[in-house]
Amino acid sequence: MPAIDLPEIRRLPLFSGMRQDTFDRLMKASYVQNFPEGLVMIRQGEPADFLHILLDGQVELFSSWAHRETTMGVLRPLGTFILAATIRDAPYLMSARTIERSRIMLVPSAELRLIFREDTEFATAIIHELAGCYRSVVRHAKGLKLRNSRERIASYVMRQARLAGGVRSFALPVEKRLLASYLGMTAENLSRALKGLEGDGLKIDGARIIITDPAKLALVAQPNPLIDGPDPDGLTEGFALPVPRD
Amino acid sequence: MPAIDLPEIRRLPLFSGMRQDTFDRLMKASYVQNFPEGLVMIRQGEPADFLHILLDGQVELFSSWAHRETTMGVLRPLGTFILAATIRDAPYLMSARTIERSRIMLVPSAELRLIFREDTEFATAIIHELAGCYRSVVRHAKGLKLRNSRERIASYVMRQARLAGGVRSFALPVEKRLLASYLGMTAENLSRALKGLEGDGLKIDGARIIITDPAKLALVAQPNPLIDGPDPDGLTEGFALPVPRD
DNA sequence: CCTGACGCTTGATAATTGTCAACCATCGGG
DNA sequence: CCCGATGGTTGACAATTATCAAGCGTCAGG
Repeated sequence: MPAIDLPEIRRLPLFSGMRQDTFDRLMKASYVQNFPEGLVMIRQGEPADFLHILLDGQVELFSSWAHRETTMGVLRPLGTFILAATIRDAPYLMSARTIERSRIMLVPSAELRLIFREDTEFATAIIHELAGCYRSVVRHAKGLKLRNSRERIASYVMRQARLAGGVRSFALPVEKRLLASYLGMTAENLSRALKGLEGDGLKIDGARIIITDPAKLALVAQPNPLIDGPDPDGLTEGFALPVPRD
Repeated sequence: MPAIDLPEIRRLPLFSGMRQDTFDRLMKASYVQNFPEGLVMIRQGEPADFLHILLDGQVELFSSWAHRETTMGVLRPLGTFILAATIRDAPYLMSARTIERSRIMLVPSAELRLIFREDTEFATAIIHELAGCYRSVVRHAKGLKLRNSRERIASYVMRQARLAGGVRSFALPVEKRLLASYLGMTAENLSRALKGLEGDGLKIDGARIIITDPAKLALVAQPNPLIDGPDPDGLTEGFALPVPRD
């Protein structure tokens, strides 16, 4: 464990409350690895030997079946992933690949499960984090089942604008093809639907989204905190897509 | 708390490991309520004051948005629900209604969070249960995004046949309209698609499903443990649809 | 500067899925 | 027994979404 990262990791909601001795023990058992861009570092179905914490870079979580593939989410630092599989000592349900060069901390599952039983604060933090992940997947499923693609796009745009600080314009934080996959549609469909939303308060300029008429867009999106978040406590969103800059 | 239920509750994975004194305290703070059929007992968006444990009956979890509604799962005894909201002290993301007359135990969230910090075994059980719920929703989302309706139906049938003990025929445990909603399609679509699966190893006789040719059906369903389960430990499936009898 | 790769868009078309209305079967209550 | 309610099915049709192929723009490497 490079000592340089320790203070930052210590500040993570997951670790901030835990005892110093257990934190030290956990860190001593962990290590950091670098991954080049585009590397599949976790394959669904493999045993979950480590909890992963993304220190630098960007990681996509995806799933595949019958030669199809879908994006389940994208992580930015300092996101954790594969928490549930780690806890249950069960195989990963999702694969993970780096979208860019990434630095990732690996915490041994066995050690984590041990310390979990010793440090109540840590246990509380873990369960809180996991409950957040759970809620974020429920939201994802709700969006898929209750909204059509047009509505999913519109509400995605409004959500991102809110997360970026209530801005009227932002750059898409991921490639459009990836966004399409996350939203459960083809890239072609996304492209057309985005254009179709001009006239509903949206303007597209390459990767830049401009909300020209929030009220009009809201008529399509019908944003709802029980799907789009946030939770009242405003804490971890689990994994969705990264927050855009500007 | 009717003493009659205590032994059964005590045997639930969630409670079986916990200390006797904390168990007693938790039970003393809890109580049991009866609900008639068709009653919406939890509305999405409301604060989560109680963890619910279904003792008798059948409960549907559903979500709504913009006058649409979708079934997220169905619980049978002794299922627990609304665990994540309870833990985070956040609003319910799903609503719940009784499908039949039900008896439900209500455990105060505040008490639960307190005891959670005192009893490590209980904390471990809670997080294990929650991780199971998480994985079941991830599976649900994967099915929705990776499979079309025909494939979802076929794999649902194969999964149910497995859960019922590897049978070749079973009765649908819920109404078809509810099944359709759970699978993310209309009742009409389900009806037609089911008929369309005759010729792929399936036969329908009212609510009875007969698998005439498992191999042929498997070609459509392409069942996969990372979507259809089970987890290797074979433990709680979170909430999906109930297991059929026979 | 050219070139190929890549992401995105567009058009044409097909497949999938939903909507609306009608109809059928079943079942419990008057 | 009839009746109305309910869940399921069917048909006709429309909307949504995917597929396939082609083209465009950008950008890094030769």
